Amino acid sequence: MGRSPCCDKHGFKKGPWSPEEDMKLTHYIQMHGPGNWRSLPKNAGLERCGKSCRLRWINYLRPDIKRGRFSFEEEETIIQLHSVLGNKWSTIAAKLPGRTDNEIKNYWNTHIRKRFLRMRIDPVTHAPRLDPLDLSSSVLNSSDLVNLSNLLRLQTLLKPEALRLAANILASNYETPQLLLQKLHENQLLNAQMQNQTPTFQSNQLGNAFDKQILPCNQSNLPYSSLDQTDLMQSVQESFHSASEQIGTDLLENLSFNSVPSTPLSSPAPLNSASSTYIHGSTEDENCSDFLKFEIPEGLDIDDFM
DNA sequence: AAGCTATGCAACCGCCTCGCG
DNA sequence: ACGCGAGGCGGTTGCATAGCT
Repeated sequence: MGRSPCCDKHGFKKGPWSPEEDMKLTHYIQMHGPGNWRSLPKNAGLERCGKSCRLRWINYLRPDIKRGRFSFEEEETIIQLHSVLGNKWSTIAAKLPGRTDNEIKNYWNTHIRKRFLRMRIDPVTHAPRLDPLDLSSSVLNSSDLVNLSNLLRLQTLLKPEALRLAANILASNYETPQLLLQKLHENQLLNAQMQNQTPTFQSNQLGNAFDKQILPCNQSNLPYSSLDQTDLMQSVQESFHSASEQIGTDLLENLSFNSVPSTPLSSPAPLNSASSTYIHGSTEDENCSDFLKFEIPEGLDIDDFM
């Protein structure tokens, strides 16, 4: 830190600008130009800090400001530039005459970003977002829907790298559990190599648990609705407990469960009146905002899984 | 009509960069 | 090379308003 704010906060007015203040600032800049922002407020007779004046001028009072809704073309430009530049709002604004970085940033956050999320597009990478355990996701086929316990097993590996791996696996449409398992193990070996550690699982260990709990479900090939929900939920709980033992409770302790409003399913709902629940892996990696989602059948509570 | 919630956006905050002495 | 200050940037906050119950 060390630096004090550019303006001594004491004595400066804050909050919305009044029409009188706008007039003073506009008049002064029209007469003298912006010049030194720090000395400007004093010269213009304003009780504002220089930064505040600068922002007000640049974002609102400048004569070449274009106001009103963004056109389709402008929006396209923002999206394209953002895919290349990221959150470089000022650079993006430079390509859109009359628009300010603040305005573009606000428009992005309140409109485009939300739309992207609705469309399951990652607003950071602009790539289709894969929620690995989202049962309504189009990457999951009907047999995946049957394999809730399979999916929940992956869910128990809620390390950031596991989340990414799960997304990758589903994205690559691995057809068999064996391949999926192999990929998991490969990833473990890779991570272990990188961290100079032994892998957490031996592939046969994981395989045994996998075979026991998942394959019977795979092989059943029954439509989900015909499965006994109680048995299924028991299997889910077993998955959690089994993974807890193998991974260590510290991992699971890092998880938090947050209920969110249910969203319409794009494919036929596998469960009756399900409510969506996101599971967040609590991590220090700020870039890892991965989340997983699965459906809790009516009559069951998320606490049943804790 | 009142209260609550969601949304949009102006404005602020803190940090970074750059230029100057 | 270093320190300082102004300008600039991106993230966040908070208020006004709209919409809903």
